Amino acid sequence: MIKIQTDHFDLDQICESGQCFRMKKLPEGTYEVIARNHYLRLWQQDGQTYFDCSQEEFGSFWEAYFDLNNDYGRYLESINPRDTYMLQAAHMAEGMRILKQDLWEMIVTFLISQQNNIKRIHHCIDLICEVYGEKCIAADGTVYYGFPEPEVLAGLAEDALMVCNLGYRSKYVVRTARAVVCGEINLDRIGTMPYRKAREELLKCYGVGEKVADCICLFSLHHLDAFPVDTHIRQALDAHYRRGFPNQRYKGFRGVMQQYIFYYEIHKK
DNA sequence: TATCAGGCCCTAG
DNA sequence: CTAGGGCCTGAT
Repeated sequence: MIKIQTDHFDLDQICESGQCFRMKKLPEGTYEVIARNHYLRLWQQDGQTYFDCSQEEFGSFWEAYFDLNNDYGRYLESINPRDTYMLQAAHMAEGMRILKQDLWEMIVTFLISQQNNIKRIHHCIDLICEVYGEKCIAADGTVYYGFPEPEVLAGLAEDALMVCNLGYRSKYVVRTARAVVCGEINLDRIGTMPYRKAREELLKCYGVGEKVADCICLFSLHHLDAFPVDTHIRQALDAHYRRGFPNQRYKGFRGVMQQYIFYYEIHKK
């Protein structure tokens, strides 16, 4: 068991940010996260975060996954004091972090996310893992399912994933899986590319457009300057940044600001 | 019943 | 290159 104290780290906000669909809040108030072949339970109490794993597991995986060595205070402090909208958004989402998730998982996840709602995306991911992922058992006995490998999905018929409720996105996932398996798309190489180059490469995948490519860059490759523009962000930009978003001020971490705005837009009342 | 949800593809002009 | 129709499915 690991216990740490970190500023700007709120599990509930991260869980509800829509960047990760394999993190769930359990009835007891603890959180469950599945990433690659790792399973974790964690919770927060009195400003402390408790990770139910070894020091080795924490240091070699989860610390980086949650971006815990990054200081998010500097992002919050960079906000223009006169930008009341951003201040308000960041205030509501001040515990946000940009996770470092698996590239393949993010490609599939955000292919599924298009023209879709969060609840259904969760359901789709659950189904695709249960049907095509590897069944695993955590140290505490919990049964969970890994994320299906490209090889598995590449062998399916293009419409096979419609049974997992993907709808017309089924063929996007299957064709992209095939492109990965045959080497047309090289995930390892994309992982070494700078933002612009990686984005360009991801756009070659059938079903990946600019918004989806930016989500993949931000949530798996940790290119913090990626700035996915979806309908919510579009509306916020139209309403509050008619003269243009201050790209220069937030250069290098525009994606963090995007997450503050997005979280605020879907949670404000 | 129509519209829309964290878009993208494809075809016309 | 820009505009617009079509697309699975469930919620409102």
